[in-house]
Amino acid sequence: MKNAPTRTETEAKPRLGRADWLRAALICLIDDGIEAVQITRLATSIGTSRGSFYWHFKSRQELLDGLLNEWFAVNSEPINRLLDSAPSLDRGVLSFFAIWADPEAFSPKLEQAVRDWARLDDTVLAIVRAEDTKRVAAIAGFFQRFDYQEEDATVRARVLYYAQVGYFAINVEEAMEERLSMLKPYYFAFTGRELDEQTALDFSANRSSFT
Amino acid sequence: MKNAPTRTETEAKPRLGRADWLRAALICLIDDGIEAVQITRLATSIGTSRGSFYWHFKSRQELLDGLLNEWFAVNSEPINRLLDSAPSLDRGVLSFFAIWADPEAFSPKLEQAVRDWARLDDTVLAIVRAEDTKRVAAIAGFFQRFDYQEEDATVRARVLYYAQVGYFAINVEEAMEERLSMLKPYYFAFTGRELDEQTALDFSANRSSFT
DNA sequence: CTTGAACCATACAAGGATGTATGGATACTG
DNA sequence: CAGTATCCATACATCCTTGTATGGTTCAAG
Repeated sequence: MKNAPTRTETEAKPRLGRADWLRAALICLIDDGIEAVQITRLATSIGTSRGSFYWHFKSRQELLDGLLNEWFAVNSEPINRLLDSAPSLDRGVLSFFAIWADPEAFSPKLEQAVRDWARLDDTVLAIVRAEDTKRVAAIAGFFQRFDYQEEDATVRARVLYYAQVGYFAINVEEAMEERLSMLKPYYFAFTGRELDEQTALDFSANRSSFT
Repeated sequence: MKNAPTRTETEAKPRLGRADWLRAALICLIDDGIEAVQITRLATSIGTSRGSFYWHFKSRQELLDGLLNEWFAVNSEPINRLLDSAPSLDRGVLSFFAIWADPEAFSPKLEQAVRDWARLDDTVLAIVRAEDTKRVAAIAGFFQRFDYQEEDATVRARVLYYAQVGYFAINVEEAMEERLSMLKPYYFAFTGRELDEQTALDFSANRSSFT
């Protein structure tokens, strides 16, 4: 249990740890892709030198491995948990919508950056693919719990998930208002069922309560 | 009108032109992303030296501009043309399915590679975005021609297009058989209408006639 | 205060990238 | 055959990257 660093009143530089490098690398990955995650760049971005890096990390590859773990921890957990506990179809689908739009619970940009990365690195690709199929299976199971036939559930799960991934891939900066205004048609397109008016209003008003 | 190169019987090296470099660059872009499009690599891949490159191109950037044009010519044309001339809803949607799966008419991998590229280059991003909105608008117009309300048409256009982009982004090597076997549920999920059994059979049997 | 571990800065080596300079090879043309 | 434009190969300058070596600085404990 290390207590807070007792550093002098004059603002001395706080010492860095792996976490600081990982955070900087994450930002860099999100902004400019995996190729831009370079030690030199990270060092200047957090105001230190490359010598520090090679004390905390064995190599650049070790940092990259850490990045992938970070993604897995941040983005993999919430999705799977969500659908299992959904009490109704609309709650489940709406919470699904909500989580993708909630920067706290999920990072679409990170998701996309990792997906781009996967196209250049086969081990990353394998991990991302496994995660994708896991998610689609979870969504399909969710649909089946609400009286969709197996084949229908599979198809709707794919359409829902792939459409969401497509949003990110296309990189639309779509205004939240516009998307909310079309909530009911979206819901109908994805589920084939009508969304209750009252539920739609509840969702628009207080999205965070759905996650 | 230049006739075929009159080259000696001993296999002399054929001289290269911009097209050869562009072709090699396209393959490289598709396989390993824009960062991998390097003059040295291309030179060895087509069996020549970097000196040749700098005769045909002013700089690497000029090659990259050429690549973007290539994409625009190959992938932009067919999609827009397609939907305008669709005689019925099912023909339009099915031809939409078909073209994405037809390596002759369209290159999903190139599409995806350019999209990845766009995340790193703002000018490319602007062009791809413009193309995306154009395509979505075309699809929405298509739906409206077949009695979908404007809002409904917009939503369905987005879902259809984004789901397709998601397929590519996710990079599934989905077997064609499997996708065809679920044709009717897919059609229903995307359109909200049932696909005629006979049409489904026709499509499965002879996909290319739909493009 | 001294000691040792933790941490950081700097200099260096090696490799790979773009782009330029320049001479040589090849093919058309009169 | 001679001459010229086209095309290619090689060598070089410059820059930027990772990774290592090494010495200095900070902190905590005895």
